[in-house]
Amino acid sequence: MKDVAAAAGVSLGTVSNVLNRPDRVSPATRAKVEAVMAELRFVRNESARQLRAGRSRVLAYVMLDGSNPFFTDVAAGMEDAADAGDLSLFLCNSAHQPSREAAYLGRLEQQRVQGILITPVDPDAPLLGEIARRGTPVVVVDRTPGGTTHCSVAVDDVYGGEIAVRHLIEQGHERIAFIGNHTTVGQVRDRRLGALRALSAAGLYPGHLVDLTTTALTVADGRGAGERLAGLPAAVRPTAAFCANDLVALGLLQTCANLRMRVPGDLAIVGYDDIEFAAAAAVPLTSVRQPRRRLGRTAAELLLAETTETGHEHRKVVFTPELVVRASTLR
Amino acid sequence: MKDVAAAAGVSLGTVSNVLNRPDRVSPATRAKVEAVMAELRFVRNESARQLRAGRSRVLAYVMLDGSNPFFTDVAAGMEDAADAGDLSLFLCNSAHQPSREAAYLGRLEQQRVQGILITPVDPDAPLLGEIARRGTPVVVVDRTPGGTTHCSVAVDDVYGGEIAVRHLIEQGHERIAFIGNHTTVGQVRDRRLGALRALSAAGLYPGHLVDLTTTALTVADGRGAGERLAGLPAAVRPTAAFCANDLVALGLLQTCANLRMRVPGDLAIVGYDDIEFAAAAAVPLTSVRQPRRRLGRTAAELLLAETTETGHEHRKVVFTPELVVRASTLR
DNA sequence: CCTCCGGATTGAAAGGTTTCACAAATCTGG
DNA sequence: CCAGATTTGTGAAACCTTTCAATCCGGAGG
Repeated sequence: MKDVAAAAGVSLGTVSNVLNRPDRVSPATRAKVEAVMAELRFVRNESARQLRAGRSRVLAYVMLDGSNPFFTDVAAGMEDAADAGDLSLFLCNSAHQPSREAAYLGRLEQQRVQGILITPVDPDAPLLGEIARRGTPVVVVDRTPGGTTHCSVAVDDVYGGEIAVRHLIEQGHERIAFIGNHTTVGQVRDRRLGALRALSAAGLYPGHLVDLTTTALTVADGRGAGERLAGLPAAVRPTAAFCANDLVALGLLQTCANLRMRVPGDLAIVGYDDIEFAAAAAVPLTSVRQPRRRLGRTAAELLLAETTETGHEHRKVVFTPELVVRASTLR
Repeated sequence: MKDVAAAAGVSLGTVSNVLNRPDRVSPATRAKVEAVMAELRFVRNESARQLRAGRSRVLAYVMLDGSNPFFTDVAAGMEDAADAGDLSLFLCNSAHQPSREAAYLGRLEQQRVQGILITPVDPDAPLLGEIARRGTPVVVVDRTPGGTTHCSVAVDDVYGGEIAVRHLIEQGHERIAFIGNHTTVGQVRDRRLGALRALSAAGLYPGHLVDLTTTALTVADGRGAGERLAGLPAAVRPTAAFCANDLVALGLLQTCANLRMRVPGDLAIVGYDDIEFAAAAAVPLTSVRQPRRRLGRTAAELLLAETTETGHEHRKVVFTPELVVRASTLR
């Protein structure tokens, strides 16, 4: 900027004004300064700007699993909102690792980003509250934390589980497999809870839900669960499966194809998330659709609101999922 | 830092030393300073650090399509390398939009990131060269640009196309559809080139390659192409299809299922990328596998080399893809 | 012709860190 | 016990902006 000022024959302050409040500088000098900036290939130093101004023009989303299309769709929604507010969105992938998540959070806090969006490994980890308390706004996405130090946006997983299993019951199924890692992941626990609720509403015992627990929610996990399911004696083998996400459902579907089990004839399948591949599967998959893009957009908007509003009150937004019925459950 | 120094009864310089060269300060004072930092919840200001130090500890990858698993896998490889070098990787999604790409590049340059990894919309856009010339190292990923202002890492797309189609020819096919947007995307153009080369090597005319041009490379595009293909008169309808990526292949597969075309009986299908879903498809997909993770890791390593090496020479690394044969082409 | 006004421009301080030459303290060996 | 070497610690400059009170200037109003 000093060089630009010298070359344009104006003061440093004027160059800054051209950059930040172009209306406060006469058209003639502004043109002159802009010409010099172009000629000198001036690139503003964001660190210095930020140091002085105190805040940055960057939002960040720390996502749980960059290879899951669900999260990239959520991120796309955030980008919509960030674009509208002249901000950049940086994506970080914690890949389910608390250490990576913590490292990213540290970096982001040091960078003094305008705000952090995160789908955390553990929504009640104290670190999130500490960061919020120290002044970097935090919005939790796709989980509802207990505390009140930040906003959150989520989808009602209990309800999602409920409509999925209610649908299976309506299709005449009574013995239903639940495939997922409900002991480790909060969302999955909730979806299973909804499943149990649907059973009980239909007058069925909890024992009608057969747990096939997986370590994660990948296609490979689904394949493995399928093999275990096929190995069950016919008398106790479920006639339907509710999978904690679509990746698992796709894996399950693949095993069914290999083992010549017909879907939905021998096994009806419901997935979760309704990712693009769900409709494109061998047997199009019935799935619980979450408003992914909307989820992301709302989260980013909440974050922006927190930085602009005075007297901001933390809100917990919960969206309602919907069931998309396709061939995998229609007999 | 000033507060920490005061509370610990040392000078500012000492606090800085604790942070940056802990070995230059005695264990006793170091412990004291660290205790005070913890107590005061000191968070280092990265802007100030960067302003003074001149460089940041951040790499960025501007990816072409965040919702394509291929790119998230590439990003995972970069993360491996970044982790090893105590750097953070920020992901930016240009979503094929040149304006978004340019906006991100501008932001990143202003942030003085340590380096930029990018799969550009146009690998020969002058902007990339300008950025590199101004001092921010740039590595082009999955494309090979013409200029010599930066390194690049890519996979031999011509060869990939060649082995795909050679395989189809070996399976007895002579009339082969090529599905993709080869007029707009460089990689796709190369894959098609390889396809033509394989035909010619087998003594077949270029006319044996039937172009079904799409606007992008999504599942929906694949579905559309499938309908067009099915609509062709039997006399000219290809017996095999080479799809420019797996998403397209999955869409095509779905249309085949809907229209009761058997795969590979009525139509053999080869995809490209070998994403996880390829093996999990209704009919497991033959696909050309690219070393995605390796691609990303190598790109990041090249970038780090550029920032550390003296007298760095720009390199163009090209990996060789391999064909993974599955049911979709085996009769 | 003077005063006052408003818009345009200026100059200097401030923001939080790193770096480096230098001072102080401690140790080593004779 | 001393010179010299080594280990620790210090202080101020520098990094590049933004901000804001102060100054400048031309013109309107009296």
